Amino acid sequence: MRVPLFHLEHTLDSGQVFRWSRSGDWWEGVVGDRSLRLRQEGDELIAQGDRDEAFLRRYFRLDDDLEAIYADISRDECIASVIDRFRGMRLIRQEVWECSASYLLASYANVPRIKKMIESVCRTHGRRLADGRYAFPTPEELAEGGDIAACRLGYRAEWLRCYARSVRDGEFDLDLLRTLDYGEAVGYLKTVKGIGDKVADCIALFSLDHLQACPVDVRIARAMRERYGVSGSYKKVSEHARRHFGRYAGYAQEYLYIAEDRTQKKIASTACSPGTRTPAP
DNA sequence: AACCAGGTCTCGA
DNA sequence: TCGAGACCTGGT
Repeated sequence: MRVPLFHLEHTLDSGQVFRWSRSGDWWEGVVGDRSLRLRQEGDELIAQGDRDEAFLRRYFRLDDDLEAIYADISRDECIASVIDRFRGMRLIRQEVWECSASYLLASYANVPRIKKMIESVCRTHGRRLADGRYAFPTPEELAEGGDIAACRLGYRAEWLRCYARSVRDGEFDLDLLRTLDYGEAVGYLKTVKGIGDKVADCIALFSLDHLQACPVDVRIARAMRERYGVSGSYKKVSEHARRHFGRYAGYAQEYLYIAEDRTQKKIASTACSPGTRTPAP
């Protein structure tokens, strides 16, 4: 299918989603209960497996006018240059249950570990798909069966089980959540044990279309401190970013995130490369 | 082998 | 409302 301005690799490798991995030229992943293989050639997006174009357009937010968003958030040289480096990266529109349950697990863990935890949860609780992969478990599946201890979630296990049960029992209402505005949604989400400021913002941004949400993790905090001279509480930094970048602050946040991520990876690989010497004893 | 990780909770001021 | 400390576990 033809796509507008879009960069599949930047998009899937931006830490928004945890069930995708690259295999040669292809990206393979499971979204809900869809198993997908994707490859991009220029403005052609090639799909194997579940080839639902309407789904892909919605999932990758191909309806967003990226150029208009860039024009809106490019309020300083710094963000402009980062956008230029990662042009085509889009926010991903995730389903609320999967997104919220995933980010509940994401706290205080690095991306490789988050991926492992989620795969483990899917393998032990999710439906087995035709190709041998596993669907993301429903609230019901997660609330009841499955060996959650085997998933090595640490203290997150109780949060997840508890959240799944309250969703299953209708005590936490995802349909209601979808009707709330940004501030209300964040407040409602934070009534869940394990969902605080940052995770609530991730859910609002990645699954509720609240593009003004600006999750602040350690990288965004670092970027805001080093590039904009802003530091302090979560509220202070997040609100400053929202004021500065405007109604698409969430997009700006994601560009800063991917830039920080690549910078850190580069530093790490440099530090370990042959040629760096360990100090003599 | 330390340090860190897409943070949250609890508690005291 | 804010800051400080604890926290499962595993990646790097």
